Amino acid sequence: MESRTSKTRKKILEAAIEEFAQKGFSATTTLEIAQRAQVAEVTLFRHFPKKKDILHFAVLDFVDVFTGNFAFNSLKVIVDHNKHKPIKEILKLIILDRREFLQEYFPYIKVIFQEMQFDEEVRTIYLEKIAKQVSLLFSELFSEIKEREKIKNIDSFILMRSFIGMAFMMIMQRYFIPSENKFEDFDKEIDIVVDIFLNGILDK
Amino acid sequence: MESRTSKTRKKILEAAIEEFAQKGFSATTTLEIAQRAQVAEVTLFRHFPKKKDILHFAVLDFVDVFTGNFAFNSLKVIVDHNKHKPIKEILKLIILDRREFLQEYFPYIKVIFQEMQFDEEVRTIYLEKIAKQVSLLFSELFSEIKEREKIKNIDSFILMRSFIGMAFMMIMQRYFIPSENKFEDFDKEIDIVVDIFLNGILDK
Amino acid sequence: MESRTSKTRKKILEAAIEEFAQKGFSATTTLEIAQRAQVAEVTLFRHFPKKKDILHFAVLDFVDVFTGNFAFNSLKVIVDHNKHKPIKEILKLIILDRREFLQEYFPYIKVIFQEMQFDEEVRTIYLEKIAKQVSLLFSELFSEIKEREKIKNIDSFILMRSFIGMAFMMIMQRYFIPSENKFEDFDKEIDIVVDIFLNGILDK
Amino acid sequence: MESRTSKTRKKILEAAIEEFAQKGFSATTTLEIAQRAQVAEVTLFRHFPKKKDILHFAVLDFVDVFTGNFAFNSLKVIVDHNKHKPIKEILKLIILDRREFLQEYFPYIKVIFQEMQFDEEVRTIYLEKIAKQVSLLFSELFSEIKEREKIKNIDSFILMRSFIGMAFMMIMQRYFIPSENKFEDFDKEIDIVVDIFLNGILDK
DNA sequence: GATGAATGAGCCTTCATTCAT
DNA sequence: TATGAATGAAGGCTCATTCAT
Repeated sequence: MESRTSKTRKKILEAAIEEFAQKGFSATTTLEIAQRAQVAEVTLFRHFPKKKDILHFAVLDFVDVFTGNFAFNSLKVIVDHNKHKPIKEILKLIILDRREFLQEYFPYIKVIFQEMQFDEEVRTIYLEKIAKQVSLLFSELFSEIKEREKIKNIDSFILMRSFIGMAFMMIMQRYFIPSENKFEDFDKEIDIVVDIFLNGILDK
Repeated sequence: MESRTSKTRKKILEAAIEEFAQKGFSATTTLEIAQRAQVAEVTLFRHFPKKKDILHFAVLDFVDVFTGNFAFNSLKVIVDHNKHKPIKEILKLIILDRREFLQEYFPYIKVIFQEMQFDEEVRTIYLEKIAKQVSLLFSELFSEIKEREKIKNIDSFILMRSFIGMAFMMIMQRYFIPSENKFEDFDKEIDIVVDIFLNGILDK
Repeated sequence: MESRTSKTRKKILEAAIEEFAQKGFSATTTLEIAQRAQVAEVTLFRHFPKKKDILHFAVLDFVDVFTGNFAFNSLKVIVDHNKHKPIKEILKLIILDRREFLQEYFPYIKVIFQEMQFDEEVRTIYLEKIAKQVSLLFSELFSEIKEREKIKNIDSFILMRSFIGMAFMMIMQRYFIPSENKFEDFDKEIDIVVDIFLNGILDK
Repeated sequence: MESRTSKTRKKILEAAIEEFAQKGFSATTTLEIAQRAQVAEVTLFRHFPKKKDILHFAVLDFVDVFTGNFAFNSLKVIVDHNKHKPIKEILKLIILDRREFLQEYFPYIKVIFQEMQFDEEVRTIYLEKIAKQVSLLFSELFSEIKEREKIKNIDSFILMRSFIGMAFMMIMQRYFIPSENKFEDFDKEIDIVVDIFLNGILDK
């Protein structure tokens, strides 16, 4: 395996992720990856002895990006930089921020969710390097929020899961079934979802 | 293709879904399916000329079950049978009911969500035979609810998506990462989630 | 793996041994074997999942022949059937008999001696199924001889090894370097070799 | 091709012979040779454009050693230096001498016997540079012997072949199947074999 | 002289599928 | 209806070899 900064290596990894996202790991051939990366098929194997290695290293590279991105642009930073704004605004900013990230790294994320179902190593990486970190950041977020607003005494994990559930569903639906979008205005839709999260659907 | 009621056919379909759920469509071999179904490999091809046919007919068979189940035991029925109970209870019943269904047909659902990303036909079946129906039923549900309780004027689709987002995430997490369960009591957890949906997280 | 009597299986095994004898196991491709056997390359793998299996089963099949041949036409039988003849004649008959066998199964023998150097399993088969048996038979042979003629008190193993050494060298040389043959008459050459073995080279 | 005395060249050749002896020419990869020689794989190809060249030059280098060794320490020399000793002793000395040589250059000899079966050039080198010389030397040896002792009028080639047959078998067996050694004392075993060669096995 | 990177050719092997019974 | 046997196409991977430095 060559240095982790090799240009060819990067080309292969990027090509691979595109293909995996499109057809799934198993249905993607090494030839297809090579062709998209514009290298000979063998060259793949110089860099990654096994096809699976390509998947693992792509995921690992994403983890690096993810960690860097989250560290720098973490939820906490968003909260800190917007202390004066109401919670509603902060949650909205978070959704917008994450949605941008999601869009940029969509293929990686798609592949991770796909393949973690079948591949032990991807699953482990996801759980230990991604899920854990997200969980932690959301815990911090809700701690911040609790200091400023009175919120019900609900377990942080459930809070996070519920918020992510709604937000993620919204983003995914916009991505996969754009036809169903009644609101062209994403902004307004976020407002609604955040309001449900904060105040519920009942009209009092 | 043999009659849709053949016993062998059913064995094959069931075996296939198990394998697909475990390893993905592409990574599953016809031999593995045949072995699990305890028939010769060729027999598969008597019933389903192409491997893809197995997937499609399995999904289609599930759609039949799904339609029957939903028709009989639909959200509407739940609502009708529980008119006297508070909304909170009704939503809870829905989650419990759907969770049971999810557990019983988990492999089918997993496979559909997996393969709809890669297979046009599965995607079409999902959107037209499943998503549409679910959407409709939830619309009816929220109409019912609106007649009894005052709820904010939110688009039905967003309501549904938010509810499903939270509920689905809860069920999935319990399924995939049971280790994270702080609440052994699923009942209590549902109560919390339904409360968030109805009243939000803010403590007034 | 199909039944050990399949016709295709036999064709493959025979083709393989020819190729292995000609080029060595490692330098022989499965395609070459398939072509010589006049079957599709994949068919090989239906019968023998791994290329190595072809080698092992070919050797094993030879062992069966060898055992059968030796059991029926054993040295002992030769001795018994020729009790009246002088030892000289008997040893000669043995060489002629073994030479015929060697000629018929030359590719098998060549492959076994070749590959036992690299392959643990071939080596084991050779040592346990062939060498051991040969050793036993020669022991019996020399016991028979000792009953009839006075021979020096030499360890049976050394006797055998020396006899085989001389006889084998003769046969092999005739096979590999026929150009060196000064005696076209194999019969006479055998007489000489047997005489050396019995009486030595010194002229008294 | 670099000079025949280059240090790298020698390292490669020695590594190659070890590998060839262990796994056979065909089953040995250039990478394995390079790794054992502790050079980069490409470096091999600087010195030997084709993999086969490595084999041929290794064999050729051995021929040089062999020629030198035989010229200096030839059978004739042994005979000359031991004129006073009985033939029995001389033959014994020869076996001991050759056995030592065999042990030192075992990998080379193994590879030559292996690959001469498949490779025209190795075969030619063997026949013309080695076998011929051995043949010649043994002719001389038996001429010497004939001058001193009366031996039967047997063709020199057969004499040599029989002697080598017995001696070689003994050495090889000790090498390959040491477990069968009833005599720990190699000296005594040689005595027996030489005696068979000279006087035969019959007890008169 | 030595090497890191890349590759064409081809190998063993797998897989979905067909044929013949 | 079911199956044992055979196969074309292709897949992952290896190997000797070349290119560029």
